[in-house]
Amino acid sequence: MSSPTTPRRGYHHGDLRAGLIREGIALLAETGVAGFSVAKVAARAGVSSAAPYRHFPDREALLAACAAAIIAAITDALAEAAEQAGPDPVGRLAATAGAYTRYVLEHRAGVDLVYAHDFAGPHRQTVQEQSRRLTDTLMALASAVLPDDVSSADTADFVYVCLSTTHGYATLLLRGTRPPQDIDGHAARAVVAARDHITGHLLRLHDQDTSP
Amino acid sequence: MSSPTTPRRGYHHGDLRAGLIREGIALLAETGVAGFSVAKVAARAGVSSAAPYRHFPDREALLAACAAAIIAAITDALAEAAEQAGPDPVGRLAATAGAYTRYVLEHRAGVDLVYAHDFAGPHRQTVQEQSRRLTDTLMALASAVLPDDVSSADTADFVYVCLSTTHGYATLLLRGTRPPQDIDGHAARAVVAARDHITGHLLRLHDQDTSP
DNA sequence: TACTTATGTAAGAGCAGTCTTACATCGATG
DNA sequence: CATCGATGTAAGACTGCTCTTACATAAGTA
Repeated sequence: MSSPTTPRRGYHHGDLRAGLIREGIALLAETGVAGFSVAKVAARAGVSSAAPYRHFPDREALLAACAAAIIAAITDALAEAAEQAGPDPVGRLAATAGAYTRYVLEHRAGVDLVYAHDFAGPHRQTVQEQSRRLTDTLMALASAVLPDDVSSADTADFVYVCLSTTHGYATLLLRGTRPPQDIDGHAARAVVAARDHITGHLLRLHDQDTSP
Repeated sequence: MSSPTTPRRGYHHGDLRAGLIREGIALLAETGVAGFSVAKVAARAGVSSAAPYRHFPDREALLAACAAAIIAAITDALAEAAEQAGPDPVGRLAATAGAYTRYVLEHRAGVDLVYAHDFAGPHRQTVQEQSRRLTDTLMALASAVLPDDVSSADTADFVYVCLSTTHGYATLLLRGTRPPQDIDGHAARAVVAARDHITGHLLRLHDQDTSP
C-alpha cells in the first residue's frame, strides 16, 4: 500500500493517469508553471520518470490535461456554489461569482496556467472542450436572471460582462494591492451592475428600433 | 556597425543593460515566458551568454527588469492616450481604458509575465515600484471624473473597479471566445458604469449616515 | 496454463540552460 | 603614457530535463 488516495497494489499503480494529473496540479500550486516538469510529477506519483510517457505523449499533453482538469474543477465548484445558494436567480449567480473569485485566490497557479499558457494544436482543443462546459454552466445561470425574451447572444454578452468583471477583480486581488475583503459583496454588486448594464443596453437598442 | 538601434562601437556594446531589457521583451513577445532564457537574450543582443551576468545577478533579475519596463511602457501608453484625448475627464479616462485593452491584446506575453509570474524578494519590489507609478497615473485621471469631495480611498475604489473591469475584458478577449470589436465603446461604457456604481454607492452610504 | 496486451522500470543519449572562472579589451583619468 | 575599473569573451563545469530503448511484470483471456 502507498498513499490512501493511490492504492498502489504491487507493480502497477492503479490509475496512474489520474494520479499524474492530480500530482501535476499539486505541483503547479507549489511551484507555478515555471517549476512544472514531467520528472517531478512522476516522482510525486511514486513512479519512474519514464512512466508518464505511457499515458501522455509529451510534457505539453500532461500540462494540457492538468489545465483541462482545473477548468473542470472550476466548473464543478461554481455549479456547487449555485446549488447551495437559494432559489433566487440573482443570488445564485452572485454566489457563483463569489465562488469564482475565491477559487482564483486559492488556486492562483492553476488559473495562471489556464489563462496565460498558450496551448497549441490538439492540446488547445482539449482545454477548450472543458471551457465550453464552463460556459454552458454560466449561460444557464445567466439566462435565469434575464427576461425570457433575451436572445442567446445577449445572454452571452451578459455572461461576458459578469465574467470579465469578476475575473478582473480576482486578478487584481492577486496582485495584492488590497486585501480580499467582502468578496461576496463585490460579486453581488458586479452581477446586479452587469444586469442593469445589459438590460439598459437592450432597452436602448429597442428604442432605436421602434422610434428612429 | 551592428543593428541601428544598438550602435555597437567595437568591443563594447554601448548600453548593454538597456539592450538586454529591450531584447528580453522582444523575446517574451515571441516565445512567451516559457521560452525566455538569458542565453537567448544575450544572443539577440549580439553578446556572449556570460555578458548579461555583468548587469544582472541572475535570470530572475533580468526577468524582473523586463517586467518593470513593461509596466513603465503601459504607464506611458496610457498617459499618452489620455493626453491625446480631449479635455473631458470621462473621455480621457475612457481613452485610457481603451488603450489599456489594446496594449494587452498587442503585448500578451508581457502582460502575462507581469500578472502571472510571482516575483520574490527584491525583484518583487522592483516590479511594484513601477506598479505604483501606474496607479498614480490612474488615480489622477480618475479623480478628475469624480466630484471634488470624494476621498482618496473612494477614488482608489473607482480605479479598482475600472481597472478590474477593463483587465478582465482584455483577458477574455485573449482567450478568443469572441473577436475584439468596439474596444473603445466597451471602455467608455465600463468607465461610465463604474462611475455610476461608485457614486451610487457613495450616495447610499451618505443616506445611511444622515438618516439611519 | 500459454499467450497477449497494458503498464511499469532501468539506463542513458542528448540537449538546453544557468552560472563561474580566468582572461581580453576598452574608456577614462592622473 | 600607464594604469585601473568597467565591460565583454571563451570555455566549461554542472544541473536538470525531455524523451527513447530495451526489458520486466502484471492482468486479462482463450
